[in-house]
Amino acid sequence: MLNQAFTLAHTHESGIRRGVLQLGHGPVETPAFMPIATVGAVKALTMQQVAALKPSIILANTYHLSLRPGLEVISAAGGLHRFMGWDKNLLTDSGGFQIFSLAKLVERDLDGVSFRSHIDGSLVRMTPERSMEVQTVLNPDIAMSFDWFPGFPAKESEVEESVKHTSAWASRSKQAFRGDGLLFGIVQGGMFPEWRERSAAELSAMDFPGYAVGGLAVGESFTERERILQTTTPFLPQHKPRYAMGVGLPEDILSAVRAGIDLFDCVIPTREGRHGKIYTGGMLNDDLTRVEYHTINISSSAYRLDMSPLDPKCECSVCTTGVTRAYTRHLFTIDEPAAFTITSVHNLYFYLSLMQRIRDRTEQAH
RNA sequence: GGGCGGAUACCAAAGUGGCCAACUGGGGCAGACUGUAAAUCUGCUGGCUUUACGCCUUCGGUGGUUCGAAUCCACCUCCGCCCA
Repeated sequence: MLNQAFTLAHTHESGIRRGVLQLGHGPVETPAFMPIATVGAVKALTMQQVAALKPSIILANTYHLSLRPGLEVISAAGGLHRFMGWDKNLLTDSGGFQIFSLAKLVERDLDGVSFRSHIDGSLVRMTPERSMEVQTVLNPDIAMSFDWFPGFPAKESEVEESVKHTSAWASRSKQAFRGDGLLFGIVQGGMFPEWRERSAAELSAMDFPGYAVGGLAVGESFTERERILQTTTPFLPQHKPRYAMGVGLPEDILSAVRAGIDLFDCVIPTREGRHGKIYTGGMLNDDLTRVEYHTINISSSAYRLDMSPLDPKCECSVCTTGVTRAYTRHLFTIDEPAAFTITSVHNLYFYLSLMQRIRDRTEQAH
């Protein structure tokens, strides 16, 4: 396992950290956003289309991939990179959150979780050891420890239980992981700063090469989320990368980056893109406290005759090659899958260039 | 000229005496979506208003039957098919 993978080049007065995370498939300039390829594909895009967007790292999921196609297939391919045809970095989520969010939970005990598959209802057992076994085969550049998300809203007793199990499972995850990449710990603690602090402290003591803040962007307010991040990051090691799982909207990312977060992933650009919501603008104000952007619903008849690009100021491969609002609207109207490709490419470009802008604006002045 | 079938809201299409401002699709409009069971889900879609088990105007047109008509009757208009 790499040890000095993360170089924190500079911390901006805003609190934003500018760094580089060296991984097995190239450097990740941080702050960075990871497009989501849960099932081994960024929905609506080919890997070539993803590659053209130049993300340095994307995310895939242990839970989904272990159910389908299963480890036999990915193992036969020689790991997830080869299976997907992806030569940049990969992060795999551990499955802890998915079991909560989509599987039918059967039993949760100290050892692990039993649940019913969302695909065929079959009984599946997941433990820290099993998650690590799967992730070892997937062999990502970053694997995530198996955590216990308490749900939202969660009572303090549930949060306490979640923090204790998450720490114990993080330790077991670390023991069991055999992959080539880095294994990150995940902080829980609900909306209770004192439990966030305790979770962060316990995980920090385990000396992971990176840390995620989990259990956010699950229904809490912007203010709560900001407060939790601000009270959590001080208890994480300065020189290790920090990842806010599932965050978020552009303003959430800006707020989180100011709280000292380095990595993000979120379904918003792709999912909302497939639902016709297009992100435009994305400029940062002078003191990096606000991101100016708008969204439009492209399937609205307001764009029936609008022959301008999705965002006239955007330089993505869609907006610069003659794709118009009217045409995209038309594709949505007739349920043409190319519509989802167009909006996914555009929205991902929006997110990736927002991160680029944040990085550029926080470069050390010479 | 004769026979038969049809005309319902933006479109398509149910409804054949009261529970009908009218099923359902589509289209339109609005909204949701934050570690993706999500090309998904929700609401609205005649008008008005105190948005209400409220009032008004609607089911090709006119007139009629009836306590009551999108639904029954007469005539008319238009459309389709068939026979001359």
